[in-house]
Amino acid sequence: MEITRETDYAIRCVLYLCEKREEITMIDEIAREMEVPRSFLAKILQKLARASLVKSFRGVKGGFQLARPPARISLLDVVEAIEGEVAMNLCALDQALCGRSKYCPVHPAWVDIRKDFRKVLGKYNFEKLKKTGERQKAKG
Amino acid sequence: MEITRETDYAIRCVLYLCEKREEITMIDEIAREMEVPRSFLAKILQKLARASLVKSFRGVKGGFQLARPPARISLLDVVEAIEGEVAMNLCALDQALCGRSKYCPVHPAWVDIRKDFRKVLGKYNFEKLKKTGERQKAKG
DNA sequence: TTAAACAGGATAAAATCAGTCTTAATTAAA
DNA sequence: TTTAATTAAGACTGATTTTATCCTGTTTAA
Ligand code: SF4
Ligand code: SF4
Repeated sequence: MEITRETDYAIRCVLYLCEKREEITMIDEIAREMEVPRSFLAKILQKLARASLVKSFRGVKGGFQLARPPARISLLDVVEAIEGEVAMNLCALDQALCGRSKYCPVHPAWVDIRKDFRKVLGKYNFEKLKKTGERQKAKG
Repeated sequence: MEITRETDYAIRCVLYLCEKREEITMIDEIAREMEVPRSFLAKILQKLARASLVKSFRGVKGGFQLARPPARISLLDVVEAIEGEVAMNLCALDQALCGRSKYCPVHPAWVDIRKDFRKVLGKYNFEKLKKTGERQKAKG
C-alpha cells in the first residue's frame, strides 16, 4: 500500500529543484540538502529524466533542472515515474493478470478505485505543495 | 502501492462467506472455491477473526462465519485487517517517523490523501460488491 | 587534455512476501 | 471416554523486492 522510500526521495528531489527553478543543480547538492543517499539519488534522477520531469546536463557544470513549471508536475507524475502505473490491485491495470477477473465482483471496484486514487494524487501539484509548505511554516 | 496477494485472498474469502451467510464454512471449502492455498488461508482467517470480521468455531463441525452483515464490511475493513492502517506514506500515520515532517511541504498532503483514500475504500461494502457482480454476470 | 559531472550495469545486504509445517487446543460424535 | 475433525499459533523457508553501492564509460567546460 505504501509508496517506497525511493518515491519519497524522488518527491523531495523534485521539491528541491522547484526551489532552484532557474539553476542547474548537481546530484551532490540535492542529496546533501534533501538527505538522500547520493548514489541512490543518481538512479532516481535517471528515472525522473526518462519520465521527462527533469532535464539532465552532462559534463562539467552539468546537473539537473526541472523540465516543466512546478504547477505542471503532480504527485501522481512523480509516483508513476518511479513506481509505474498506480493501482491498488494489478487486475485494475490488466484484467488478464487474474483468471478470476471475468466473474469476480471486486474487479470492477478496483478499476473504479484506481481512477479515484489517480484523481486524488493528480490534484497535488508542486506549486500547490509549496504554498501549503509556506502556510505551515507561518503557523509554527 | 499495491495490496498484497494476502489481502486479495482475504477479500475473496469474505466474498465467499457472504454467499454462505447462514452456514459455518470450513477452510478447505473456501480455499478450494476461491483458489487460495489452504495453509495460507488459515493464517488469513486468523487475522480476519482477530479483526472481528469473521467468527471462528473450533472442533468437529467447526469453521468460519461472517461476523456482521455484508453491508457492514467494507474493502477498507478487510485491507486494514490484513495490512494494518492504510496510508500512502507512513509519515501520514505518525509524523515522528520522519525527521523532516515538521517543515516538509508534502507531509500535510499525505495526511489529506490518506483521508481521501480511506473514504474511497470505505464506500465499497460487500453488499454493494455482490450487486455489481450480479450486474456484471448479467451483461456477459 | 583534463577534471567534473552524469549514464548505465553489475552486485549485494536486508526486508518483505508468500507461503509451508508442526504441534497444540477444542469439540461433536461414536 | 475416545476418536477424528477442525481451528490456533508459531517456527521456518525460498523467492522477490527494496535499498542501496560500486565500477566503467560518456560527455563537456575550461
Ligand atoms: S480482485 Fe478479483 S479479479 Fe482482481 S485479482 Fe482479486 S480475484 Fe482477481
Ligand atoms: S520527507 Fe516529507 S513526505 Fe517524506 S516522509 Fe518525511 S515528512 Fe513525509
